[in-house]
Amino acid sequence: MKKVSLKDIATAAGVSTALVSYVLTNKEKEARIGEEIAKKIREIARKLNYQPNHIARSLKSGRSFTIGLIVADISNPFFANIARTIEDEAKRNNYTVIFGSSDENVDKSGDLINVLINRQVDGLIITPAEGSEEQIRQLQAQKVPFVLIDRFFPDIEASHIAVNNFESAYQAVSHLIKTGRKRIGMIGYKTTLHHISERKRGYKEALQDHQLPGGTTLLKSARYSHLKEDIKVSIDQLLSGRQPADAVFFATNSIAMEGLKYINSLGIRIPDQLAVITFDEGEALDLFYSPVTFVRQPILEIGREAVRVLLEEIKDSKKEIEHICIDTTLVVRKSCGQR
Amino acid sequence: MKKVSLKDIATAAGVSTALVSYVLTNKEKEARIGEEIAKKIREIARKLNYQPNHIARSLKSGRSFTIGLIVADISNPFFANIARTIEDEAKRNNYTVIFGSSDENVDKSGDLINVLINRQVDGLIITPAEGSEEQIRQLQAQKVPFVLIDRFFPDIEASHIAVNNFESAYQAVSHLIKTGRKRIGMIGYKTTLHHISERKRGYKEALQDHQLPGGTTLLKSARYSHLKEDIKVSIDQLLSGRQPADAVFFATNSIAMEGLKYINSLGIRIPDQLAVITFDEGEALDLFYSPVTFVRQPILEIGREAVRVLLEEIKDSKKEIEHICIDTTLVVRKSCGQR
DNA sequence: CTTGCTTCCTTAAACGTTTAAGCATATTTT
DNA sequence: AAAATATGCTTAAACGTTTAAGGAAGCAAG
Repeated sequence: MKKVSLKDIATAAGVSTALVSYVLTNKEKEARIGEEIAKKIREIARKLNYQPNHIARSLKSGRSFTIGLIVADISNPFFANIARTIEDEAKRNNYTVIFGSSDENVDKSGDLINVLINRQVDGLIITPAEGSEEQIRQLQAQKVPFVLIDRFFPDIEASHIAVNNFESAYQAVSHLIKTGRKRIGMIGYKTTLHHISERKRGYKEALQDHQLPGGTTLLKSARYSHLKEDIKVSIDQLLSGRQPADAVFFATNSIAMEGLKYINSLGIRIPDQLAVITFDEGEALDLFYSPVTFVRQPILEIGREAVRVLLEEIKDSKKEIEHICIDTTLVVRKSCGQR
Repeated sequence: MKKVSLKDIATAAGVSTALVSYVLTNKEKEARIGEEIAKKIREIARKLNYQPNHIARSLKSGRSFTIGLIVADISNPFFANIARTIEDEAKRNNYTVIFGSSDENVDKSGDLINVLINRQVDGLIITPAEGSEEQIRQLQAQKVPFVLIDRFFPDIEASHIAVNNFESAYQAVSHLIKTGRKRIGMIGYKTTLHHISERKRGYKEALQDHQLPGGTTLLKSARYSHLKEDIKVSIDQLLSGRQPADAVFFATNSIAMEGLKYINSLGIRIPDQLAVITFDEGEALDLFYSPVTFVRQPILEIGREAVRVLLEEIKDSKKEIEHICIDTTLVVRKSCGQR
C-alpha cells in the first residue's frame, strides 16, 4: 500500500497536481479555484486518506517544523520535565521535537548539533556543555536560530533562558544561616559552566555577608563523570575535622541524590546533625523522612519561554537577542529546620 | 551564509553534481571516478564545509533515518530512561529519534502517530494507549514498521518487547506472603491494558495459590487521570475495617510514589504496620527511610531490543513478528521485612 | 581502419511538494 | 464591437539529492 501523493489525487480528479496542492493548502481564494472542483478534490483526498509528505514540503519550503533539543541527559528528571514542556509547547505550534543527550561532553554535543542541523531542524534549544563556546559561535555564524537554556556563556551574545542562579543560591544559603547554621558546606560540579559558578558565587557571598567561614574550604566540587566517588569524598571532608559542617547546600538534583544516599548510609540525621538544602525538586525529596528544602526552578516557564523565543527567532531572523532570567522560589521544609 | 549544496561544489570543481554525489557517498568504485578529480572534490567539500541535506536525501531515498517514539509521558522516569536507551541505541545506528507523549490518551496517541508518520519516520516504537487497537491495526495495514513496548494487545499479532508481568507480580506477591503477610492489597490502574491486567492476575493467582483472601476486595484500581485522589481512597479502604491490609503491592512507579506519599502523611510505619513492594525503580525508593523492595525492569535491554527489532523490520519488511518477553528481578529491601 | 572495450564523465529523471507565470475562455467595461 | 478584466485551470521550475543511462575519448584487438 503505497502512500498516496498529490499526483494520485490529481489523476483521480482529472486535474493537475498544482490545483490539488492549492486546494489542500487552502489557497482557493488566491488561486481562484472553482468551488465544485475544490469540493471534488477534497472529497477524493479524504477518500484516499491523503497525508501530505512532510519531507517534500520541507525540501521545498526550507522549513522542517522540527526543533532540535539538546539536553545533558534526558533521563535526568529535570531535563525530562523540561523536555516534556518543550514537547507540549512545540506541539501547540505544530512543531515536533528531535532530541539528544550530550552527557555534558563537548564532542557528543558537537556531533549532536551537526546531526540535528543536517536533519534541517529549524532551530535548536540547547543546554550547552562545558567548553562548547566554539560550537555556539559556529551556530551564530551559520545563522542557525537557537536558544540556550539552563546555562549560557556570559561573553557570547545569544538568547538564553535561565534562572537567577546567584540570587537563588544566596537566598538558600541565607535561609540556612537564618535557621542558625554556622558551618555551611556546598557541593557543586567541577565546571566552569556559568550556572554552577553563579550558584557557588551566591553561596560564597551569602557566607561573607554574614561573616561566616567556609568560602573556600567548605566549597566542594565533584566531577560529573565521577559523581558518586567525589561526592563521598566531599561529604567525608565536610563532616570530618574539629568543626564539621552543620549544613550542606547541593547545587543540583543529581548531586543531592547521591549526597543524600551517602549521608543516609552514614546514619547522619537530618536536620539535627546536618541541615540540607538543594537546587531542583524531585519526588525523592518529598518522600524523604525529612522532606528536603529546595530551590524550585519554574520548569514550565523555562520550557515555554524557550520555545517562544526560538520560534520568534525562526520567524524573524532579525529578532533581537533575549536574555530571560526567571526567579525561583525557595520551598522550605523540614530538612533545614531550626536545630 | 547559505548552506552549501552539491551544486556549489560541482561549480567550484567544474564538474556535474552527479560526480560530486558519487564521490561524497563513496561510490567511486562503482562509478569509476578518476582519482585526481575525486580528491579535488573532497578537498573542496571540506573547504566549503559541506553538510549533506538530509531532507533531500530522505525525499529521494524514501528513508529518513528517523524513528518515532511514543511513550505515555516522557517526564515519567521510567519512560525517560527508556527514551535514553533508545536514543543511544538509535544513534549507534545513525538514526535520530522524534518523540511524543500520549498521556495514555487514545486521541493524543492517534494524533502523534499521524504527525510522526507524516514526518516520514522509518518506524515507530510505541507504548500503546488503552483503546488504541484500531490505530495499531492501521499501522499494520499501512505497512509501517513498528514495535510495541511495555504493553501490547494479545489479539493483535505485532512485534513487542515486554517483561513477564504475570510472573513478576506473582513473585513479588509470593515474596510478601513468604515474609508472613496475610492481607495483601494491590493498587493498579483502572485499565484494560494488558501489562496491568497481567500484574493483577499475577497478584490474584499468588493469593489463591496460598489460600489467602483479597482477590477482589483488596485489589484497587486508580484512574490515570485522577491518580492522587483515587489512590488516597484506595489506601483508606485498604487500611480501614476490622482487618486492615498488612501489605500493599503497587503496580507502577507513579502509583508507588503517590501511595507512599500518602502513607507517609498518615504516619504509617513501613514495614512494621505495612509492607510495601512495587514495580519499577526510582531514586525515591532508595532514599526512603525503609528502602522499597521493587521489581526491576531491565530498561537497557528493553530499549536495545526495541531498536534492534524495529531496525530489522525496517530493513526487511518480510521479517517475522517477534514477541520478546524479558525477565525481571525482584530487588528485596527493607520495606517488606519480616514483621 | 573498423570494432569493441575501458575509463571517466555528463545528462536527465525522479522523489512530492509549492508557486510564479501563462493561457484560454467568459464576463464586464467602454 | 473592441478592449479590459475576471475566472479557472495548466505548465513548468524549483528545493537538494541519487542513480540509471548515455556518450566521448582512448586504446587494444582483429
